[in-house]
Amino acid sequence: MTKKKVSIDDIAKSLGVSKTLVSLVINSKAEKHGISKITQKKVWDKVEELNYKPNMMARSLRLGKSNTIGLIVSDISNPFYSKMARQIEDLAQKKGYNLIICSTDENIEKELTLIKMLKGRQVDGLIISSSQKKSEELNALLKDNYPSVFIDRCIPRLKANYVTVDNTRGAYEAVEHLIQQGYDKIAAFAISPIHVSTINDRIQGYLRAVKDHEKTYNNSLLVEIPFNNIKASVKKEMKKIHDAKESVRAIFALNNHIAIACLEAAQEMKIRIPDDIALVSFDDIDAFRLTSPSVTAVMQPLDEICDHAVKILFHEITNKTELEKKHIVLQTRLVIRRSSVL
Amino acid sequence: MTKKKVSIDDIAKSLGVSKTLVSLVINSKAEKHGISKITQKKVWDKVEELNYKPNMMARSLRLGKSNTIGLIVSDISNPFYSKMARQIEDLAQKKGYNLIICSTDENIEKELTLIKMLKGRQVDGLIISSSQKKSEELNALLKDNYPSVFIDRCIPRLKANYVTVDNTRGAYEAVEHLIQQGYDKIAAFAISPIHVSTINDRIQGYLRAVKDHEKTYNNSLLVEIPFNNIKASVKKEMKKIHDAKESVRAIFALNNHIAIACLEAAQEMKIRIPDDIALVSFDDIDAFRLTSPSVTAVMQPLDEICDHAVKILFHEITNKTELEKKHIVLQTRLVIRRSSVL
DNA sequence: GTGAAAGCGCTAACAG
DNA sequence: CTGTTAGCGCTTTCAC
Repeated sequence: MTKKKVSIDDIAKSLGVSKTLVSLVINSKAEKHGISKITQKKVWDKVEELNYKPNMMARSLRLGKSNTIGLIVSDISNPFYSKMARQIEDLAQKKGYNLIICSTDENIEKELTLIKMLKGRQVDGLIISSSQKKSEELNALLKDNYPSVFIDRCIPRLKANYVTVDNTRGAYEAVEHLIQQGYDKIAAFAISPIHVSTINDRIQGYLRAVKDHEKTYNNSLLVEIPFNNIKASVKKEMKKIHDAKESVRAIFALNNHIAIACLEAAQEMKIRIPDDIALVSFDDIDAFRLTSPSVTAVMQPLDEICDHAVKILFHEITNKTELEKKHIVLQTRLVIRRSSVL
Repeated sequence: MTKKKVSIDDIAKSLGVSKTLVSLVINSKAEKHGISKITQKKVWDKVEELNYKPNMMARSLRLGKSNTIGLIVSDISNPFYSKMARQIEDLAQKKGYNLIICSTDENIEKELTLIKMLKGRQVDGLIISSSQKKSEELNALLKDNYPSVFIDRCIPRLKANYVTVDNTRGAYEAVEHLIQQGYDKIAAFAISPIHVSTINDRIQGYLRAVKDHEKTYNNSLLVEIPFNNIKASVKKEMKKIHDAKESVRAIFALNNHIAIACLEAAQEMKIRIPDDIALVSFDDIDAFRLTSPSVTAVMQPLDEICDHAVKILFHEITNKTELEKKHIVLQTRLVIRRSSVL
């Protein structure tokens, strides 16, 4: 049978003192109020004896803060995000905060619903890797100056804190690397929804690199892979490239899922990487060191991203005044491995 | 400037009705109380207009349930657990629950602290992959019949719900597979803390398989890799095996981290897998399909584990009476890939 | 059909 | 040094 929970009142009653007193002791405000050591000890002993744990829900309601922050990403099982989650968890923990993690599956509506839900739950702040196309709803949801910081992706015209990487430049460097390896026609495999800023920026970087180095470009080189059918369509596209016996000999995968699909497709179709086709990916994940071949990838400074995001968020949480929105852009680093070097 | 939050009272006041009425409408209990359609509409319109969102914290306090469940694992960035987390998140979401995720780093004390913290936060239930050695503290913490289910690992003498896999048998099959491939001396790389039931059971499975098939065994074949120094010690151990030119030609890695370290070490030291040394791992992760070579691994039915765990947990949450503890043991499946087949 | 009032467990003025 | 009281925002019994 579930025992009734013990409350601060139980402690107070059984000690013949007031709730206030107990509350003060428990919250280490006893000294400040000059409560006698002996009374303090009595309280603590009783707390121990009855195994009392303050009800944080009640405390939160009273204090108007939940010591919880919400983390919204497209999919927490994506290693890129789970690594982030862990980092953020640790940083939050240090400040006495916990994390409610939610996955959106890139679903715009779901994301909006989740934000509302988390606000309803009174989370003190939000860290969001958003899939929104437009800023209207988000601006509306956050117009009450709700502490929040957007990571990874930017939303046009959204007035918010951002911590992102220079996706354009990261992509530029990746493509430039392929060019330096002697490749001319380079295909880019983008992932839908293509409106996502990271993807869009990477495409821009790709285009600019190709243009700057006066390499061949035509529309067929930029293919869009639907995110709910990655495997099959990557395979189809690779086959197309391979069969065409065209001069397309290198692929720039715009995220880790695509690169993995390329690897799998290549394996199935006996296409050799990098011998037949070279491969470079955005997003460095652990697995890329171990795959066959290991994959050249644009690494994002995960820890730094999280550090900044958490710092900004807590700053907003603590200083509830209207603060200037920050936009931090970090640099990526190209990690060269076997998939792009003959 | 942060706007004051709008409460149920604001709705009531501005409509000239009582909080009760508003509450009833909002919680879809209007029909039951025969509240006129027209009043209902007025309420909903006002809710819309003021953009009112009920304060879940207050509701939870009143109702004595938070609609939150706590998930405790050793490290949420481990793909094994992040996949689980995602699955559990989805199942919980369907029931209107959210997840607070916490990582313990296998730290016994931290785990205990986290459980207390989550109880203090009034989470309605707990799903735990525990690192405890003994059951005393856990039994004490859960003696109030707190809804909870333990996954992945068992704690001796802990009276609790469990959902686990048959680790002994999984390991047995993995080792038997190596034996069938013609290997005699098979090393097992266990990970500390070795008291964890999963690891212990896998060791038992390993030992039994070796014994049943009358293969060579001596203590040096069972090595313990400290979990905070996996990479270096795996490398050392592999070197030892390789240098010894002994007949040890196969390694059974007791979890995915170890297997990955083996792969990396092999790569660095130019040891060929499976040619020089064969490798089989427990825990199948996505990366194992793509590594070089692909890794033979014991797959756990993740989705099933989560389904059972969530179902049991919600059953306990709903029926607060003392229920018989359940222990579900699921079967693993050996996925044979290149790392163990010449 | 609707409202008044109590109370979930806690903290913080304010009093003495 | 300690206690009284009000109230965070909500649900629910009971009354009209």
